[in-house]
Amino acid sequence: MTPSPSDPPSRRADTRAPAKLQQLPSWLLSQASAHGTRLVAEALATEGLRRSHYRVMSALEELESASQIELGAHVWLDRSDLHGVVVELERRELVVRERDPIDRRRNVVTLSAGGRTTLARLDALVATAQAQLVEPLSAPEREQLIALLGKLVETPD
Amino acid sequence: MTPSPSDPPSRRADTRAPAKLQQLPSWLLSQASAHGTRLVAEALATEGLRRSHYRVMSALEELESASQIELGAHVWLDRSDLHGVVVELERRELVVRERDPIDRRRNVVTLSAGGRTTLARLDALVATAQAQLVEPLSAPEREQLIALLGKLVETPD
DNA sequence: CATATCTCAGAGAGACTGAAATAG
DNA sequence: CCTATTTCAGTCACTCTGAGATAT
Repeated sequence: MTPSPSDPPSRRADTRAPAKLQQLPSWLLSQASAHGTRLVAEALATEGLRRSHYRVMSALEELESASQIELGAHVWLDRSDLHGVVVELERRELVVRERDPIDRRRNVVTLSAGGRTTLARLDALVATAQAQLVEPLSAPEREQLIALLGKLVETPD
Repeated sequence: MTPSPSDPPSRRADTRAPAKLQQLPSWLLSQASAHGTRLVAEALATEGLRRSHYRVMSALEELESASQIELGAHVWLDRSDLHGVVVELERRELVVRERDPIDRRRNVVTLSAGGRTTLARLDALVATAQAQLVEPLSAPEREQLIALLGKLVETPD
């Protein structure tokens, strides 16, 4: 009756969730998303970073450089939270932040050399987490899932 | 360049997320889950309740009655958070909470009559939110998605 | 004495808001 | 004067931990 004390933190209950909930897309998405979030967070924690750090660094890899507002739009981070993330990344010297000489309201953020090599390690960690996440699915099922989720998330306009 | 001020809170950025992230199951799940969570939360807010209230009431509908620990296991809520939820539901007279006469450590929680009628309204609200969520998918795609997510979430043992 | 259930206080990440400071 | 960007302070829902109180 009692959850064994050796269970990994939280995940999984002994008892089945209400049948009604088990059929709700929103409930299933929450469960699956929470699982994925946990796997990725644990993987990134081995480098002492969080998911928002990875998101921002990935965006910078693609954009070369960007203002904080642009970054926030790319990775769906609030301006306020993005500020904290960028400050932390700067403190670890993973990114460089400078005033834009043309428009001095903006901070131009760029990956540092160390940031690039760190990002490569993070990519590997995240890839492993993804593999664990989709492990119960066959290869074609994985593609199906990605396609279906893509449709759900697509900007409708 | 600026998100129009009439946008619904948060959702949706002007710019495309990094291509790398767009292919990650964990990222897609997070986005889709956040969307679903928002839709359901907004729906339930019209009754002044949150998702955890709905989860617990749904579990009680299926279980008839349960101790708080049993409830927590069913809906994956921490003992501590479940406590708060049950206290709030009791305050609104949606559930009844009594000491178990057989084992007086336990609180036996039961849906009240008012709780049942409220739950019926919540079910309708949640169903509408689900419909909005999966609206971009065809009927067979919706079933596929539910099946795939079910596999991902299944207890592996 | 040991264990189970509930309760309480609080930490930590994530999402969000409002307002000030600075620059265009 | 009005707007854009960054920064700061703080709220809120959610997840989780540790410790105490009460009952078995």
